[in-house]
Amino acid sequence: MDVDSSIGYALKRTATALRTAMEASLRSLGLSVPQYSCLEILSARPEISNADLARGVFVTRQAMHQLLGGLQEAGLVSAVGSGRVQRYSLTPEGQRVIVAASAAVVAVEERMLSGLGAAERRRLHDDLERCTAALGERA
Amino acid sequence: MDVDSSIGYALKRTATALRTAMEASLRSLGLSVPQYSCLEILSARPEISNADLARGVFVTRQAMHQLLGGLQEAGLVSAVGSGRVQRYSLTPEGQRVIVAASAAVVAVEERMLSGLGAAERRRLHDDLERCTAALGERA
DNA sequence: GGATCTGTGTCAAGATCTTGACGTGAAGCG
DNA sequence: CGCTTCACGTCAAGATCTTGACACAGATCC
Repeated sequence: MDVDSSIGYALKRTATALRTAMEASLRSLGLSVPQYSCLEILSARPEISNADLARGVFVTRQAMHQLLGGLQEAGLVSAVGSGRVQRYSLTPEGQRVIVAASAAVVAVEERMLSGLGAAERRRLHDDLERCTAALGERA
Repeated sequence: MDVDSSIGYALKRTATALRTAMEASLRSLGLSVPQYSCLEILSARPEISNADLARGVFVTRQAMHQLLGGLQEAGLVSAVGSGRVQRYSLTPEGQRVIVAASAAVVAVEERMLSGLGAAERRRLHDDLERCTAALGERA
């Protein structure tokens, strides 16, 4: 097995490079990558539950619980406890932060894709989705 | 920022799905994904140092040190301490295990790529490499 | 209505990885 | 040669995430 020709290894390398670049870009805003992901999803889908949030960020419910605690303490997220399941939303401060963070991340993604045209980007996105779908089906 | 149209998010989803599938496939062999990665690189490049190994697996030297400790205890890896820097290689048992593990991982990758032809695979691999290279250049 | 089952929030424990720092060798340069 | 610089191995500490477990709410079915 040649490790350089493996697509799986290339995938890991790209994902690691992207994460590293995101960390560097978000550091000035005082956010970690999981924290940013959490805010981004919260921005797209307000009033969301802890468990749904955890699935979107690809962590366990427990990890998301800790993450939300930190974000609440920072005043970026507020909880609406109307029942047993608490639903979370961005505070005005959180909305302000996610706008800046999202712009920073978009810039990083743009740098990553700078060598690809619009059609190539669509193609890459489609290929990745096909790979994800193929892995989802139980063999 | 629509999270579904983001290539970065698609990348993370695919990488997570691949890792999960690899974990499931390697479980029967008693290996974790980092352990497998370590053995795979060790198989391709014997007599390698701890630090070089760490870079290949995308972890810190300290984490790799712990990892190697476990693999040595399992009898899969042996250390040749000819100087200050120790160099590591697979034991016969380790070679036997990596053959089986590599086959299992290749099968997972094949399932992931089952919807893509040979040309499409080359194209995807090339796109990923271009993305990694673009992120490597300091803005 | 009562029973079963799935999904959720939460607690505790443990494993894994990282950051930070130190001492030590090996190479590059005056 | 002596000095600097850099990379490596290693120790200690801390943060982060996971596994395992429990009680409870809501849905489904009889």
